[in-house]
Amino acid sequence: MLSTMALRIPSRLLSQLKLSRRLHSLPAPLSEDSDEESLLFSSNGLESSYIPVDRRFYNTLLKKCTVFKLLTQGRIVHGHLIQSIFRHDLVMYNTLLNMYAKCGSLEEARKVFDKMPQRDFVTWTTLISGYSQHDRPCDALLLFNQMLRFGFSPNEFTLSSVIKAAAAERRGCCGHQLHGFCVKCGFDSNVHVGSALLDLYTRYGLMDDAQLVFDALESRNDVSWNALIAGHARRCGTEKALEIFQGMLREGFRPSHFSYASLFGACSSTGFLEQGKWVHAYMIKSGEKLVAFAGNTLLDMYAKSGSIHDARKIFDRLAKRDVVSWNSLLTAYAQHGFGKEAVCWFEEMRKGGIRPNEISFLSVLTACSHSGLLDEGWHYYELMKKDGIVPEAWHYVTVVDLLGRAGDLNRALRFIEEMPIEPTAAIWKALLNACRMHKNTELGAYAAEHVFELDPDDPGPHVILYNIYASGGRWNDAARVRKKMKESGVKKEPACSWVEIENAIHMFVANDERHPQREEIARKWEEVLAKIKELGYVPDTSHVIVHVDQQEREVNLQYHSEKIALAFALLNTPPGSTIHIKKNIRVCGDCHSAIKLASKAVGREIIVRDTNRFHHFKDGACSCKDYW
DNA sequence: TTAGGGTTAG
Repeated sequence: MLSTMALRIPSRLLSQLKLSRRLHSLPAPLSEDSDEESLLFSSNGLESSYIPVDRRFYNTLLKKCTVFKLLTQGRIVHGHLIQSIFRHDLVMYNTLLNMYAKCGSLEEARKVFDKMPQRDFVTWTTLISGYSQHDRPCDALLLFNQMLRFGFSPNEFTLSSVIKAAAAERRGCCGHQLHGFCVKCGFDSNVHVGSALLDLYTRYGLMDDAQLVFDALESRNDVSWNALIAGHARRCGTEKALEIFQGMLREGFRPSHFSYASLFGACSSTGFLEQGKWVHAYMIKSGEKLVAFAGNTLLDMYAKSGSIHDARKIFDRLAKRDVVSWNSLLTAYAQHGFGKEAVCWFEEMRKGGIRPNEISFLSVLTACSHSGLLDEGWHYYELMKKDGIVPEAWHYVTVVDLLGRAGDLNRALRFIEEMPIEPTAAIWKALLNACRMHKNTELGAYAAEHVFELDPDDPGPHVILYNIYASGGRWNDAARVRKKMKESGVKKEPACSWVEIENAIHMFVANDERHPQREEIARKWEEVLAKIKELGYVPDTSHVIVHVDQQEREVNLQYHSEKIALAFALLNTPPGSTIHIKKNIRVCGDCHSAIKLASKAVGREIIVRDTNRFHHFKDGACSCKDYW
């Protein structure tokens, strides 16, 4: 039965519907699985005695169902509609079609579309936009082709939906064709069409074309500005995105959550923390409420920039949280190695009635793995399955990592062999990494063979295998790995580290000799080196992947990019302040030992972010407990 | 009656 609570339909309309049913002997409400024929049959020849109500009545009901996504109630209205005198009304049927399309019931929408005795361009556009908005871009494009073949002319509504579908279907090559088509139809400078078009161009890196479309718009609105900001943000063009943001402000447009979410995301992925903080300050000043979408990205920005405390503050201040907010917090704790906190918050989340999804479980599993919480991790793996979430490859990677960290390499191997999916390269990489940590050469070589087969172009596993052999003194085998790398053309990604000081990013590569402060930096590192040697530092030369003698290996090690970055930061930041260093690849074992002792020697907290996680070095220890 | 832009993992 219809219920005011569930429907959220105005009570006036509801009583009208009830009254009309009573007065005109309409059939009882229809079940969810009734199709059009059975609905018609159930009317039992009553149409003749049926006196129609105002057409605005149906229209308003359908619109309400569309806005509030009330599919069940929409079906009931459909059941009544097909018995009314409006059952051949094209506009009414377009509205009905739109209701199904917007509620995401594309199969029912298609059924209505197929049975419509007549269609106009709005009919076609409605279904195209339904497909486009519900992740069925291919169907949207197919239907658009059919629409043209049937001789219907698209309008600006059709074109913006089709362009969105083309962008999602990764048909970047269609961009210029579609643009040409829009010019031909005269819609290229329409703000909706143009925004979709410039978004499509940015997704394929055609930033100049996107800018041309933007410049040619007959009018601009917040969506067109946001599309351009988001485009540059996605391409790591943080400075450009910020410049456009300032242009948006200059022209008097008010930024929305879309603008902020893009900017925080960009600042986070490119390490522009100071600029991100500036945007955050602007957001606060303009009185914008901190809600989930932009807030989640802001939380992520602080977490990825190394400040777990600020991330937590954002979570606490969120006016409204969704599952992504919780996942972002869990991920932050996981990446920073705060496993117990992640476990606590995961339980809080469940207590609060938020149902964890596959990413929540991935985060808590990662947190357990990074903190060595084997039993807890296994418990959550079992719980995930009990909750009806089918583990995917990335969950298996984390479980292998979890078992590997605990040193149970045979159990990790058994787990891989018994998995219901074909092991991926990432799964074997997790085992390989565990073998490196626990110095299991034979199993490491076995895992590496699988990785080389599945992902031959990744230099990482070659380097790890090299390190496994080198640390065991098996230099001939290590040389064989190096030779294989050379023959297959696999190159170790050049390592670089960077630090952000006073709004500027300073980047360093190994043996950096171009920096204006290079002599000071070298002297500083020598000073630190002497101190950490007193604390017991012994260079671990197995991390040097070149064929040179022991002495030269030791020299090479001292000029790894993270050590140069640390010396630079020590010279250019106030005494006692926390140092943040970022690195494009995994931090090497020797640098890890050196920085650990350096944190004690210089009395600083040093936070290093590598590709895997954060390392919080303090008082001679690291939050990763030497496993990463 | 129909349209365009944003988030968490790897």
